[in-house]
Amino acid sequence: MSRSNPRVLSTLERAGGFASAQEVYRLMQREGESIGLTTVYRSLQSLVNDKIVDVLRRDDGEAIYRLCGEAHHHHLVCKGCGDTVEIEGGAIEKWAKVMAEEHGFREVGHTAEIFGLCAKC
Amino acid sequence: MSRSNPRVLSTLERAGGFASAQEVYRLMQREGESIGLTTVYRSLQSLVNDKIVDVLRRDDGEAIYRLCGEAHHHHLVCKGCGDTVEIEGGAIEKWAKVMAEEHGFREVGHTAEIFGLCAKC
DNA sequence: TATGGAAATGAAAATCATTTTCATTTGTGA
DNA sequence: TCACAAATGAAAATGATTTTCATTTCCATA
Repeated sequence: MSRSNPRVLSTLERAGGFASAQEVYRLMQREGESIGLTTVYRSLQSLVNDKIVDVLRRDDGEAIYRLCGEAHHHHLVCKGCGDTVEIEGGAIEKWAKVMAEEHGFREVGHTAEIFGLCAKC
Repeated sequence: MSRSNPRVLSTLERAGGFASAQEVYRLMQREGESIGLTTVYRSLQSLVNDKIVDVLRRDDGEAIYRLCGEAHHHHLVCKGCGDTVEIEGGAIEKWAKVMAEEHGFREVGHTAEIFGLCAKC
């Protein structure tokens, strides 16, 4: 088993602590880093094993990696123009926590997103 | 746009109301039903559009389809065994509404899901 | 009943993320 | 310097899902 390439973690951090393997790869390419896609995947997997990052799934099934413990936010996305606003989700954190406890769940995370038409559209 | 093939829905029901497209297809094959994989995918998608079934994701990213009541609800999913609990999300509804108003968004919808390890895992 | 077009169907090809294979390179301790 | 384990990455394999496109089934109407 291989260990994580440190440049992968640093790129994930620079990406806002939230990106897919493909995105990390493209980002590194764009920045002139020489690395193979395989290594990106292996590094991310290793970071997940070491519990340094978390894996979630996009709606389309693509895996997205997130730094553990990173304060996360939610999104308000416009269906018309695709504009995205980062919003605060304190209410959600509380809701997730309460619901999890109520059903005996541990180590919980959550996803939440709001979509609609923005003022311009 | 195509409408759902009724045999797909009936197979999904027989599968316990919870299966992937590939599983529904294999099940129908095994039972001697003549149907194409494409039609299974199309039917499931159409059922999702009509809000007759729900889509979730397995840990490996495969989409799983699940019969669903009409009441809007959210899910608490176990990362270990895939067990799913339907939960109430009044707090989310309110949050989504407030956030949308605050940013001038209209016609808003939202998604929210909680995942963790259930008591058994 | 015949007919024309719309909807449904499915085989095969295309797509895309992810994993595997395998040969090569790099790093390290003896 | 040598030998060997770990790391790397290109290319092929995998597997779910989508797209393409030619064919078939429906159905309303002439």
